[in-house]
Amino acid sequence: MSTDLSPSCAASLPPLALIAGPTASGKSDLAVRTALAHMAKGGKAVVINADSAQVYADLAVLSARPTDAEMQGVPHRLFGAWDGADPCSAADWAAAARAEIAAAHAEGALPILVGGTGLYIRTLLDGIAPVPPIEADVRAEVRAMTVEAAYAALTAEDPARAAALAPADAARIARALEVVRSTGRPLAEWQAQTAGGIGAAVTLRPLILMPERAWLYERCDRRFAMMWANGAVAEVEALLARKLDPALPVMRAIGVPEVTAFLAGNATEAEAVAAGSQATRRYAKRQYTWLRHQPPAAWHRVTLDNSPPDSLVEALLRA
RNA sequence: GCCCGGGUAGCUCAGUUGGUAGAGCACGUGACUGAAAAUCACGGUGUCGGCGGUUCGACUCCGUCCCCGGGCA
Repeated sequence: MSTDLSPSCAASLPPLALIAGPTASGKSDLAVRTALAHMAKGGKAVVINADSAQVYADLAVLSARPTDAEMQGVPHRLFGAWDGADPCSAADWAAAARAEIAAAHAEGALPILVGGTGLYIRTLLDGIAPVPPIEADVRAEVRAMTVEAAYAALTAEDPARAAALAPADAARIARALEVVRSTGRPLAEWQAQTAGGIGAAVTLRPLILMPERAWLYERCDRRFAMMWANGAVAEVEALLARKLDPALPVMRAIGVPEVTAFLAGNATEAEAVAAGSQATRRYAKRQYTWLRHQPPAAWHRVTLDNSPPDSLVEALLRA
């Protein structure tokens, strides 16, 4: 980050506004309002997505991607930029975001990062271990294993990492195993360094929205019901017609499994809506935990009992 | 009105010689380095319907009242 820089030096670094918060907290709308306020004063601005589901073109409704009307003419980047067949990793996203931020700076525009995927934002600012791409056959082999088998294999091939993980932590076990098998070096060696972070090269203006829990949960419920009424079922039908690998991120986004169960006759509409709402609330809870503890303590956290007020726009634009 | 059955955690319920209670789901807290809307770890949160009584001690036994479901009128 830019915390150790002198004021004169920090002022010379290009700005990067960041709006983070749990799902349904109103951050996309706040980003647009911030951009419009900046543009009203003669500046340029571009909103850049930092949400791991909104990157997929297939998920316009279920990811609550801003509509053209909601964008109000403000340029938006990395929304629906990935095809559902192409998984977007944290590093993939960070590389794309880096390019978009550089492009914005090149034309004198203020980049406004908005999203709720903490790992993406961390990867962009702090960088990530420079692990080379995993060989395709290694990845396929590892992901085909049961957790038990993968954990046993990891215990043999990278005992230190295995000891640090819960035996049921399928995602991390698979990652550690594919890394050691594909690169010949344990994950810890790679993680001793990070690469690609731009945190020290920008003047960050971070804002974390922390809405009151009951208010947000109410919005989560209302939002999922609205998605259902506004085409979520048709969206999932189209997605299923593509017959993609069910393990792909796009197939696991909140709402996709729930609507799929409804279409398969395994759930009534009421049950599917209830399950989707609940999954949304649980996700929001995990985001609260991340946002409370993972970002630097110096980042501005605001507790809200309502939609984000205009005073936050001013806070984001204050140099 | 009478007769049954039932009131225990947010929900569905378990709880035999009377010793202040426990399961599932829900929910909460936390972790987080390339699938992160992922993955995982931990946690019982309770005037056992109210008020009296018996008892050293009552979710448990007795009385009474209230509420819910079913039946008979």
